[in-house]
Amino acid sequence: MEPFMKEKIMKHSITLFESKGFSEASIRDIVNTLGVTKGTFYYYFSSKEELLTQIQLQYIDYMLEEQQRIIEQPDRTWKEKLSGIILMTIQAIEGRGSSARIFFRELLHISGDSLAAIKQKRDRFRLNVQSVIEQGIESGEFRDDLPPEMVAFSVLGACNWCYTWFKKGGSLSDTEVAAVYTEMFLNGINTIGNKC
Amino acid sequence: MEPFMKEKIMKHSITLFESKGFSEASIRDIVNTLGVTKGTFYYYFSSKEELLTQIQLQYIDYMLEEQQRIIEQPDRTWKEKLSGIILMTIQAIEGRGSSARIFFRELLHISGDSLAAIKQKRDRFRLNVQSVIEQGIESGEFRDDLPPEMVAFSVLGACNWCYTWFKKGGSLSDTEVAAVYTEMFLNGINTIGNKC
Amino acid sequence: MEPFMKEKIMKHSITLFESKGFSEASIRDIVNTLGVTKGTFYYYFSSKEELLTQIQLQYIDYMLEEQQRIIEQPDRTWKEKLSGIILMTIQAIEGRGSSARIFFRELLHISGDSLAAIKQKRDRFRLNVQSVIEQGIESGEFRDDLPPEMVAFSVLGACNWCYTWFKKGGSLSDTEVAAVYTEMFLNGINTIGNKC
Amino acid sequence: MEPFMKEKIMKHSITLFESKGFSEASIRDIVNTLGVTKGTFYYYFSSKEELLTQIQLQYIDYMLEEQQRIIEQPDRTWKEKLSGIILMTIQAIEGRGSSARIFFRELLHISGDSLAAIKQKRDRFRLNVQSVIEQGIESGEFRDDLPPEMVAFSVLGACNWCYTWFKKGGSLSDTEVAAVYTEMFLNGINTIGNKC
DNA sequence: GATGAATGAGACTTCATTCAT
DNA sequence: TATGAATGAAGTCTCATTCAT
Repeated sequence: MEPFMKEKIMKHSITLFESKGFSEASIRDIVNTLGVTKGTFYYYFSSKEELLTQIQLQYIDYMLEEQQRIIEQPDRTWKEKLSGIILMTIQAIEGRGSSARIFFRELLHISGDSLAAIKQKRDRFRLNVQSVIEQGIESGEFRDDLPPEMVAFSVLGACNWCYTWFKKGGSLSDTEVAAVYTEMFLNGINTIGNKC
Repeated sequence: MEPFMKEKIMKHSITLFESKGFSEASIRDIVNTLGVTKGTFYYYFSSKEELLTQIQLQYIDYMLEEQQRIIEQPDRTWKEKLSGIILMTIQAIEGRGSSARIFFRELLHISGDSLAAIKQKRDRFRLNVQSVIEQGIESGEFRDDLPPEMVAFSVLGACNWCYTWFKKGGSLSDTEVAAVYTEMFLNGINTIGNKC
Repeated sequence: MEPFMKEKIMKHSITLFESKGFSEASIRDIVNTLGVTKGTFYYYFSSKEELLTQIQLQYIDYMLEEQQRIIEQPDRTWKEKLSGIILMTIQAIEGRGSSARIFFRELLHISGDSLAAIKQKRDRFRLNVQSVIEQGIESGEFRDDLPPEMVAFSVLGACNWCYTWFKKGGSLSDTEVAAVYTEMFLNGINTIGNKC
Repeated sequence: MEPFMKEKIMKHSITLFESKGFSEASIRDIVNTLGVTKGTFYYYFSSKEELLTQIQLQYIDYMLEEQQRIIEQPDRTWKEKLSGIILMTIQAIEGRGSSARIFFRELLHISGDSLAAIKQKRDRFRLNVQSVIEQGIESGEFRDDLPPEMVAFSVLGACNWCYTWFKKGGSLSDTEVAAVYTEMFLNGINTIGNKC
């Protein structure tokens, strides 16, 4: 009957999981919101965990795709690519905040093969950043005295942390935040005189 | 008979909440581990939420105290104070990792006045960092073209994020990570030539 | 499978609530008797209080219907109508004793809107009696020197009190009790000589 | 320390049992109100049921004493004695309403010998009324065509029922209510013309 | 595609009570 | 006299899930 029931369920679940948390949001909550019955839910998803898995996969797959697009851009410096990833990450938090929050918070409730798959993709996203750093070092754009792994962790940490405070429609736009973050990571907060 | 039953309950709960998550760890889990009964639990805590509240308060109160100690140190530059806070934050994740993880993950399960109180303390911690940045700018140690609020968010984000990956006894010590993070935030990852 | 599960639950609950009291009868007691699970109970009733509410509503609705039927009878004197209500009340205690006892004893455990609704119906039942008295006074059948409100309370009190002692199958039938009560209320217990 | 602790516990329990019901009022409620601990409670009462028993005994013993005083009055007609008992019953509901309500509502929670003892006293109170009726019949004051048992039940029913609606400080005083009830039971509600 | 009825395990919590001190 | 710590049973209720239709 409803052609996009599955999408509707996912969409409403994302809202619910964000506001109440995965464990506290019940299947009943989900289906009540939609005016359908639990049977309908189980027609589309084999379990609550599977729903969460799909939400997480949808998010990380999107992130990986966007990241790939940026990295593959020809004629861009590594600096520009890093900057592009920072912007994209914060834009995702602005545009898909609910999914992002679920992604960062609710990994604990996934188990087995799904967990392994998601962890692998998360790692891939991070290692891609690390790879950009490494290639930037090789090309001479970035300092070679900072461990790339650490740099990647710190850049991603700062960006991802935005999910805890960034509010769409607040006083700062995603672009502005990304610009400040990029400048800070590239040149530091020291006054110029202090550096050379 | 047992003089420190309350402390024992808190300690074991922290372990359990970290590994299973707050919602999935049951009162039964907690008391079984300790060999006492549920009644004992409710003698010391009026609810599961209250236990979580106390865990969070214990953590943030510790963090605020440590932070205060650092900020109040005389004869230190703002740079040193910022660096001290970065180190302290990562050390807390190393030494009190379970509490830290609960602190960052399980805010959603606290409500009402407790929530307000904890949020206020979280904010205070962040605003203290921001204040260090601002005073460093005034003293000329830090650049004045980056918004202090943003800098504080980004530094704290990077440090806090360590809770997701930092493993005690891993290949990197807390001191090493803190040193790299500090260097990166102060001077950026650009090669020197790019800056001057 | 079972087509009348809800009715079965209500029926057995009435028996249990009567014998053990509402608070002492547990959901477990109810479902064990029926050989179903607690889940089944909560599929039909959202709470124990709601079950009690429905039991009370079923009783008072029945009473109001019967009362209405009596009051609406044409060609009956007010005396006959009052007598009819007395008989009906005692018959209800004989025929639906368990419900009646629950109705009189367990109002305390209902709250909120349900309580208001039930109280309103209880009042309506009493005010209907009062109205019969008032109309009997106007028609000259009843004395006009006794406050109708008080008469209604006293008649209903005497009848309702039967729930504390009347036993079906005892030495006195409901009809006999009703006849005595009616005679007493109409003519008093004074010897005739005393009156005129 | 506190010389009248036991009395204080009883007094507060009566208030609590009236408003929340016996089952719903917990020992904790009782001792919290008084600022003492559960241990104190169990120093004075061996169980919650024993407390209820004592409350009920206190009430029925008082009622029996008052009744005895009335019955033993010399130079009074049976009519006057019946009228005295009616007044006394309603006065007890006015002056000791909480105890009365507990007395009528919470018999179910007493068991064993205490239950037997209380039931016997309740019966004695009723049989004393019945005896007044019987002696009034013998003396020619009351009609001999109404079964005394039934008359006693009905008079007591009407009076006791006042516990469900009589409010101290309402529009009617206990004396007024008693006067109306007495008149009604003695002479009925029929108009005079209807009787002779 | 979707429903309604039922399950059964387990959740948090409260309670009357005990007992050493 | 009174307390504080602990018990253990039981309470109400929610939940993810199943399955015949």
